[in-house]
Parts: sequence; structure tokens; C-alpha cells
Amino acid sequence: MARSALSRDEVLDTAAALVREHGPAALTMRRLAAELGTAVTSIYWHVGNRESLLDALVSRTVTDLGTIRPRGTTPTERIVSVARSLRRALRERPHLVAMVHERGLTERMFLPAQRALAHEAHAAGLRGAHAARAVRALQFQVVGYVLVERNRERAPAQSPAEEELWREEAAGSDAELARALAAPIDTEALFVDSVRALVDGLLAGASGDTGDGAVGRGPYSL
Amino acid sequence: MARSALSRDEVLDTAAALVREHGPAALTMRRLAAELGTAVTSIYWHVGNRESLLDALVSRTVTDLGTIRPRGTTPTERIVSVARSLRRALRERPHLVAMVHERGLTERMFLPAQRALAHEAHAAGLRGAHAARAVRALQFQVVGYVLVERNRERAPAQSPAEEELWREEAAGSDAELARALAAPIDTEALFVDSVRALVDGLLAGASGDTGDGAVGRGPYSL
DNA sequence: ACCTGAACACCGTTCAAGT
DNA sequence: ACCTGAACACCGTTCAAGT
Repeated sequence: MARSALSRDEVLDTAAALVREHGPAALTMRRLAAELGTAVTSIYWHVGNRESLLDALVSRTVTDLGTIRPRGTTPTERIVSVARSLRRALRERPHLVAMVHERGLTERMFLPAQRALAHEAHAAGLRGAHAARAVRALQFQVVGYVLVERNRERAPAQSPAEEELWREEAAGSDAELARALAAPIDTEALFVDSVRALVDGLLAGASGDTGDGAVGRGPYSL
Repeated sequence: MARSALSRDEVLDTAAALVREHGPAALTMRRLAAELGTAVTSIYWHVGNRESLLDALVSRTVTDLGTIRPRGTTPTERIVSVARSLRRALRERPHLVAMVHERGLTERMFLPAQRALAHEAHAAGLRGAHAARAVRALQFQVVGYVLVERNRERAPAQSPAEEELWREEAAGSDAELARALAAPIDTEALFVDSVRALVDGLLAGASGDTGDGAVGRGPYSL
């Protein structure tokens, strides 16, 4: 009794809030019902079942990340700006992004950014299959980086720690390298550096060549 | 009655087989007990609870992937070979790798390969913080690539398909690029191309510079 | 069209009791 | 030291019944 009509959107909002604050494991139908002040079974009328409720949350997240605006003057700068803004957006929704990933939709989420990258690849002088290869390499790079980065942050305390492992290794090799690998990572800087290095590598191998549709036939292939 | 003594290893073996064949969701304590022919509660004596059982499986997987042997003559070739063999190993254990990822241990799993990469970076003439940056860029690249790739394979049928999305976009832009992006990806070739491009980009910016420990102070930084 | 409680078939886990 | 069944507190889901 005594509550206004339940709506599908209200269910989704409350569910999203639950996931954002306590993670997807906290999203049980009974808890959600309690949060909404309704019977558990009412939820089923609006969203079907738990699985399609999660699907709806995921597809919301995908559309939320659909707006990408490149900034900067050179193609490299604009590509880097796309990469950075995408990374930021992903990092603001860790749980939801993990759910998108579990459902195999990470790439789908990345489509708008893919278009922006294709535009910049064209502007940088890449054409045809060459340009496609560059777009995909960047796409894999950025999405993969964020996944790995998230992963690192959730990692439990390591034993032995990376630090110790690299202390042993140091003997007979590059001591400064070992020290650098034992130090914590500036992931923002590494991200930008990696994207830049990849862009440079891709653009450097771009001259000549018409691109015949066969991925893997460029200057970097065997 | 009537079965030989249960051992922790037997529990882990059976659990691993269940995960490999039917995925982690199929690993329930009751089903595992049925598979082993024991009471559910016996499992608890050997492995504690479900969570630590999964932890044990994950840590097994991590050690399984600990053997990396670079092949080839040039540093670039050897780095590419490390990347490829790691990719193959990860792809042979999709469910277990996903569990490693969920537990935030992907990077931990990658440590042996990290050592190999450090060796090759040194051989390629990189030193100190520069070398560390290259190692980490490669590490993020390879791990991220495999995560994205797995993700794509699990993705449900897309609607609208990537193909259709790129058909619309084609007007006024690079038609061949659009066609190339609409075509399926040769992920093996793209992987090798990406790694090569990144290696080239990293080595190209490596001359001079002593490396002072500050990640992000190289030629690619702002 | 929307909401409800009761009931079902599952979970993981605990615990006292056996040998 | 190892194994057991009973019991507990949870799940997601179905369904007949209400308004």
C-alpha cells in the first residue's frame, strides 16, 4: 500500500544506484524491492527478470558513453583527446563498465569513439585498409588499457610484491630499470605515452600502399 | 560410502574441469559434491568455502602461465614472440582467465612475461625509466588486447551490426575505410601489427635521454 | 494494467554428531 | 583427521489470486 505507481524507469534508476554504490552482487531482487517499497514480484512485471534488468542497465551505460568530442589541432592530439576522454568516462562507472565487459559489449560501447578515430585517421592521411587497421589498433589499445588499469586497482595486496620481485632481478641487469619497475605507475602518463607511441608507429608506416582490404598486409606484417 | 579418501587436489581438479567445460556459474558446491561422489560438506573441510576454492583455481592458473620462452633474433621479434605465446596461453583457458581478471590478478599472472620483456627492452638499447615505460606499455597492450578480443568473441549478435553502422557512415568519407571497418577482423594479424607498431614507436623515441625515474618524461610526454 | 503473498527449487554455509 | 545429514538463511522465479 501507500506508494505511487511503480515505473520501469524507477526500477532501473534504483537498480543503477544500488550497483553504483555497492556493486552488482548487492543487486538482489529482494533488496531492490525493499529499496523501492514494493513486493518483489512487482519488479518482474516491469523488467521481466534479473537478467534483463541487468541487460537494461548495461544498455543504458552504453548509450551514456555515446558522446565523444575530439579536441586539439593535429590528428595525433585529437586522437589522444578521444582516448583520454573515453578513459575518463569509463573510470567514472567502474561497476557498470565491468558489467558491460562481462556481457561482451565493451566494443559496442566504443563505437562512437571508433567513428571519431576513423575521422582522425583519415585526416592524418591514412586510407582504406591501412586506416581501418590503425583505428582498430587504437581501439583495442584504449579499451584494453582501461580494462587492465581497472584490474590493477582491484587487485589485492600482492605477495610477493612487484617491488620485491624486481629487487632480486636487479643483480647483473639494469639496476635503474629494476628500480623503475618496482616504483608505482603513473597510469595517466603511461596511458598518454602509450597512445602517442602507437599513433607514431602507425603513422610512420603509413606512406605509399593503397590498402587492398587484407588486414595484416601492411609494412608491419611478416 | 564406498569411495577412496577425498583430497584437496582431487577437489581442485574436478572443480577446474567443471569450470573449463561449463563455466564458473556451473561450479556449485552441490554439483561439485555430486561429481565427486561425496557429501557437500566434505568439500568444506578440504577447501574452506567456495570463495577460497575459486581463489585456489585462480592461483593455479597464474602459475600455469608462468613459463615464457622468447624466440627470434632481433629484440622486436623476441618481444613479438613473447606477446604471441602469452596470447595463446590466455586463449586456451578463457573461463579461468576471466576469473583471474575478476579477481584483479591479470597483472600478477603477467609477471614472468614482464621479466622477459624487460630483458628484451634492455637488449634493444633501452635503459632505466625509458625501458620500464616500454615494458609497461607492452604489458598493458598485450593483456588489454586479449581482454578485448575475448570480449568480442562473447559478444551477442550486434544490432545494428558494425557492418550496417559503417555502411551509413561511408557517404562523404573514405568508402574503402568504411568497407574495411565493416569487414571481420583478423585478430591474430591485428595483434601482431599492433605490437610491432608499438615496439617501433617505443624504440624510435628511445635515443639519448638517461631516464631519471619519472615515468612520463620521455619524448612522448607533453 | 498492475500488484500481491505463498510456494518452489535452488543456493552457500554452519554445526553437532559420527567414525 | 575426515566425513555426514539436518538445518538455516538466503537466492530467483512462477503462479493463482486480487484490484
